[in-house]
Amino acid sequence: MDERQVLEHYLKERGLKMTKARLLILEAFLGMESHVTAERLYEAVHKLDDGIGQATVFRNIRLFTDAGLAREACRDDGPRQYEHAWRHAHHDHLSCIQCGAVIEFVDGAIETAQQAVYKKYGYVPSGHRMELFGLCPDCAARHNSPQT
Amino acid sequence: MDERQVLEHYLKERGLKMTKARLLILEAFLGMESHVTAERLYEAVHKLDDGIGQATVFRNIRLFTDAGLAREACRDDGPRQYEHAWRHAHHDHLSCIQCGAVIEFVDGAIETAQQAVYKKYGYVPSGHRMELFGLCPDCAARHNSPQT
DNA sequence: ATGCATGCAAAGACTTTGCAAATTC
DNA sequence: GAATTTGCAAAGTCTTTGCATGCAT
Repeated sequence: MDERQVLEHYLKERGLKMTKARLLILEAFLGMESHVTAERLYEAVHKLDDGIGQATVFRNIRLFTDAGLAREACRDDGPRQYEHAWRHAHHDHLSCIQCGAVIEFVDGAIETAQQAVYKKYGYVPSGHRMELFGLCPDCAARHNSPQT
Repeated sequence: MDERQVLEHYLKERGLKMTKARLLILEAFLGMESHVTAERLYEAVHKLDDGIGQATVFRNIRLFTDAGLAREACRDDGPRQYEHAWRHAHHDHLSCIQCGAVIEFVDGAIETAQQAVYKKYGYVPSGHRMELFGLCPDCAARHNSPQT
């Protein structure tokens, strides 16, 4: 089941309709990397069809979220960011605070330790989010020998 | 060194001034729990001195962040949230998705595993953020036997 | 045909900024 | 006294909403 089918199924289930705009926004979204803002998605969609308005993009990225195709990424600041959620296994992020590079990873030891925390407090797990910050190798090197 | 001294030191260091408003906002902030929004802080400060404006609260909570007294909490939505950062060891969050209860914890195994991830990708660590979601014991119980 | 979806623009939520007056050092 | 802060209100960002029209079923 690919993303388009997921969306169609979701729509049919609740009497909603598939439209040209929806399909274009989905395509644009799928073609972009994770951490997409509504603004950037709007720009991308606008190139495919300049008749699509911002509000439609906002409305649909939210719809995709409800349909399980997108997920909001945690943010400190600035506009809301979305990432792909379908056939994208759960993962955590390792971000460079200098250049912004993002590595997505999954670490068994961390997942295991998290389960232990849930058990310790008697919570029933339903998901988590983790982001590690640091300097990527390139930036760390540049940092040590500025402009040699 | 308590919070007030930290602030005074920070201010002196850069030729800034300690004002009544600053002090009141700091007091209000210290008296509140973590995950304080500017709005709620404003309300609290307003009770102490109704001559203090919103802008001043916004300006100062940001100042506190720069001074290391506060830290922005990760959010999906809604207004920005701040938590205490001084003499509050790093910790992670375990939140109940039903009632919103938040447990702050530190887990050695997780911290160790994170270091391993940094090493694996060659990143220089600078911090991280993690939030686990689930149902707290109370909500889980209520969930299994709704209104018995 | 019957609604849902869209585009536009206006409104809303949250935050920042410009400026004259007040305050701190 | 010189310079930072403040309160107010206006402006800015980002997002949502109201409404008439356009479309999908």
